[in-house]
Amino acid sequence: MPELPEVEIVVRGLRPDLTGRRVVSVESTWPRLIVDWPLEAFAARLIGQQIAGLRRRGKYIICDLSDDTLLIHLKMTGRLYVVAPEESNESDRWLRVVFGLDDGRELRFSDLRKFGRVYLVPDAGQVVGKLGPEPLSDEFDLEVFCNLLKGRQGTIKPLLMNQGFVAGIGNIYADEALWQAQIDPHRKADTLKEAEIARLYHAIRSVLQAGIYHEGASINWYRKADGSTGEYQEHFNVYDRQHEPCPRCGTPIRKVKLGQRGTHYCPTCQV
DNA sequence: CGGACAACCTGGCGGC
DNA sequence: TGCCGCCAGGTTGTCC
Repeated sequence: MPELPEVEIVVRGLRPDLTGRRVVSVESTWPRLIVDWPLEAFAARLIGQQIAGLRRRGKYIICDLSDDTLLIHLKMTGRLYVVAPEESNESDRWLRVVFGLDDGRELRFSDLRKFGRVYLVPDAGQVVGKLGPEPLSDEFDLEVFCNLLKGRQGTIKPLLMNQGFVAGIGNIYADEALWQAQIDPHRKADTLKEAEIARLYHAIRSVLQAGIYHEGASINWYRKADGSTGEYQEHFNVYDRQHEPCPRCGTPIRKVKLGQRGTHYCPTCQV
């Protein structure tokens, strides 16, 4: 589900509620989501630690604690929200982990498909160390992007979604970026010309920023930290718009399978 | 390095 | 209405 913009919005929404809080309890009805820890040991290690801050790296939510680091990946259907214990939420039906906080509220992790993951490690690098650059950071400039592409012979769309290449781009934003850059998703990375690489670089940053501006895309499962939906889905140009006219040239948008993923593009103006 | 595929899970939807 | 197959915003491991 959530790609970089959605995770960024969740982090921004949770930050005021979590910063400075201390974990006082941990419960889980599906402890398999917790990586490499039996539930009892996980809880024992976590309880008492204070949340110093909240940040994002790629699609990971990173909670810096007084001693360790807690990382959460929402995968396809994960949701994270803070509520009072007596308060019910539409997502509670798929509640998997509940973290009690010292202000009496709860951080709840719900996940219909149970793909989500929770990590507790001394150093965040153990989990996010192999991710590619943050596409919205200052370090990610056009030259860096050009160098990353050098020697890459794979198909451009799956490459964009490779988290070790660039962090945070998923299926929606890959399709939208390629549409904006007018590049056919089937193209091999090493056939892109200089002007096309520049267009793609700017398109990646532009669609991710637009996603954040519109507070994420809510197709089915994504919710902001307060439970409301984002609205970037109202601004899709190709994603989930098969058979509709391309906003640029009017040709019906085509949907194909590429790298095992549904891929939406305009067969006329993406070349 | 790259591509194909299975696994991990549940639920919604279209087709018959 | 009911059942079946397919699809879904992600990642990882295996095999070729």
